[in-house]
Amino acid sequence: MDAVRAVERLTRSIEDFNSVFIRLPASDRLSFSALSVLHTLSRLGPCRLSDLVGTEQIKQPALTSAVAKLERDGLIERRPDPCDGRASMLSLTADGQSIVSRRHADRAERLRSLIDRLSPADRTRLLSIAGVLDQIVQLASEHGEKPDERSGK
Amino acid sequence: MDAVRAVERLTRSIEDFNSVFIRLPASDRLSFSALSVLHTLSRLGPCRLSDLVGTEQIKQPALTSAVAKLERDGLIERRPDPCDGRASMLSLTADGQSIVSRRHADRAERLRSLIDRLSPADRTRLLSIAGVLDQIVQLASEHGEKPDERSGK
DNA sequence: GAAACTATATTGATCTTCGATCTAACTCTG
DNA sequence: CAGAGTTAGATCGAAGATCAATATAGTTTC
Repeated sequence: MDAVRAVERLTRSIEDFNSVFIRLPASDRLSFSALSVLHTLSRLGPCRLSDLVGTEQIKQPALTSAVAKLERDGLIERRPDPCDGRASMLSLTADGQSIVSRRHADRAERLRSLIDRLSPADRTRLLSIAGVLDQIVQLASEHGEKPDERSGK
Repeated sequence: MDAVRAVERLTRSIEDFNSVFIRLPASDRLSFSALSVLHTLSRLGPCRLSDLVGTEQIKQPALTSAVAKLERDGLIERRPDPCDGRASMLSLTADGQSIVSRRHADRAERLRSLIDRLSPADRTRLLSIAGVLDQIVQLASEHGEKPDERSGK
């Protein structure tokens, strides 16, 4: 089972890499959950609160208050959903988008400065892995990949 | 500036990948910060609270209470530091280690099931990237990479 | 051994989260 | 189209996490 070993090893490397890459947020006076909401809205585009319940790792009441705070802070906007009187469509404001973009740019810049110090061969290998990662994401969204049902209850 | 573009692209792919990979914890009734403390202790081995202040994204008082809770839960242990009467050495208990290991195993398993569906060539490319990631981590720890000083104040 | 420093604990205020419930709006069935 | 059931989201109260500021106790320096 050397294949298992290799995945093991990769998993560990990614875990360590993420300690560097994520550099757990803490910025902007926004909680981790709030940042995650902004990020999701940026990727998915406008969506409803209940869509976020599926993607975020917090429950609906917490999401309601997170969204309320983000709206007070002027980072997201809500407008009535024309198709469903109960729902609102949430979207990023320019300020909200700029926070997401800024964080993305910071990560890219840190990554760039590290990648610059790799050997040309390794640099090429790493940069060319993006497409494979995208495939993994694609596979994960196709396959079940439910929001982790096994947790107690 | 196509190099910048490539890093840009990789950064985005990693961000998306991490949404799949991390699957924000939520497990075991432990907060994200508490899990991070366990993970760090597992990687660094026994260390003092002030060492964790450097690696974790929370401030010392929050760390004190996180550590207190983890100790109450029997996941970490503290014994007096023989060299310094003010400090204690913190270390994982068997239970604490097993939570870290379990989470690692879960991630590896999910990753394995996704990697299995890649083409053999892509699978090989992805698995072989571990060493490059390790180098990045190494580079980051050499270079300054301070705990993100630019945040206000 | 007093002053300065360091490691951690405590305090009080604020924010986050959750479970349980509530309301309003939608959908269906007959 | 009425009433039953369902869904989207809000609210409430309690528990936990976080922070800034400060307190305490051990250490080092001169």
